[in-house]
Amino acid sequence: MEQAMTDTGWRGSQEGWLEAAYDSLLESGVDSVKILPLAKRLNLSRTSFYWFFKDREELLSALVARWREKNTGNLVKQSEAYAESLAEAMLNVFDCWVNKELFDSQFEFAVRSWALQSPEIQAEVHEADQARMEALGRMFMRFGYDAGPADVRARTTYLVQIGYISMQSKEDLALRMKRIPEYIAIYTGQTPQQRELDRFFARHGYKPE
Amino acid sequence: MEQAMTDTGWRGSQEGWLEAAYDSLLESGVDSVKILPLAKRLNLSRTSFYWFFKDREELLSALVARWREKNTGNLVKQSEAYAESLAEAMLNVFDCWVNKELFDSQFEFAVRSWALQSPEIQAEVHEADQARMEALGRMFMRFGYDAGPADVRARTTYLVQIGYISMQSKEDLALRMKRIPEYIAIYTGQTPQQRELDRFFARHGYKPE
DNA sequence: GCGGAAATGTACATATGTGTCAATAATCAA
DNA sequence: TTGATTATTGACACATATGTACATTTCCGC
Repeated sequence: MEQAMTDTGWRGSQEGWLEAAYDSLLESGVDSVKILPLAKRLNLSRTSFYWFFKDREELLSALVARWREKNTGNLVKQSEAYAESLAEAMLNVFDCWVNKELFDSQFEFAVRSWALQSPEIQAEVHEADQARMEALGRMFMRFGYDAGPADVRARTTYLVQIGYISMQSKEDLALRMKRIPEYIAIYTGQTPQQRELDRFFARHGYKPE
Repeated sequence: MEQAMTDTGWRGSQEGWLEAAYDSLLESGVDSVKILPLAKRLNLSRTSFYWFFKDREELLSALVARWREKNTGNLVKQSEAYAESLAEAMLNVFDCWVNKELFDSQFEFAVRSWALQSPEIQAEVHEADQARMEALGRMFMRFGYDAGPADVRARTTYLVQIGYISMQSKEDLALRMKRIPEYIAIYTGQTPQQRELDRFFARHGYKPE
């Protein structure tokens, strides 16, 4: 088992380089994730990198693993969370769209862009899309939908979100919250209960007017 | 006015370099649009490039102009095309989604990815999004919608398509055609007339079973 | 065929990136 | 404190990219 062991007294660390790589990826895409610039950012010698990673490839793999675990991992988990109604289940999924701890949209966009120039990453993204849509499909089925309609609804739910991410639209929280009941209604065909919405708003620290 | 003047007897040309740049952009992203690799691809000396373009920057600008004119230009034009009903108007827009001559999805994705690492391109993309959604909004308004609802429907129409592009989903034509009446219904709230669909299918060389 | 414009090629100067190696420094545990 | 472990560094060897200067070839009209 790997230990967390932060603050070893050393300046660099796997985590440090990975974090710098993550920042660079989100700011300017994969091609900016170069060892020399990262070293400058960290105020470390470029070559010190090779103590923690075999080469650049290994760093990039670590980056993908991080993305997979965070975004796909949490989305699947949220789609499987306990809920008494479909609307409530959908609100659990929506937690991902408003909480950066659960789903990192910028990271998502950066990885999707990366896929353009790498067949391996393209395959990873495709797998993720499948896994996520299947998870959403199972959610609809848990609430009585047949496989066909469940699949269509899963696709719609997912597609619109990917569209938002791709547009990098920066609506403020209030506007997004206001639109949520509408989206829930479209996706699930059900109006969410007021108490379900209240619970949702509350856990995201939002007070509707 | 620029003349087309193809086949000058010379091996290289503005168009040739631009075309190679376009191919490379679509295959592997902006950072692959380098003069040296393009020269190899064209079997030309690298430096010959500088006869046609001042520098790499100028080549990239030409690429963006091409994207703007093709994708935004045609989408706006299609949204303004004559139609007797909203459903027919929407089908005119859908021409873009199924005809590569009108809207180049791969190009679109490549440019959106490029925006990640360039504020100038990000601004270009944002402008394009605005222009396109406004055009779609005007289309809904032409058929009686008020500004508010027209805007929401324009967004939905556009968002789903951007989502599709970002997923780089490769449904075959038959499947896409089959889903089209459903989408038209969702976006416009109207069922398209059979003759409108027939006209649409016909102009895309598709025969429904 | 000849001269000039259009296009191409060679050589050079420079910048930025990668990865290996051996030398060194900082830390921790016995 | 001392030695093993963990981390850092500069020098080296290479690869790939950009752009400029100047020489050379190719094409077309005359």
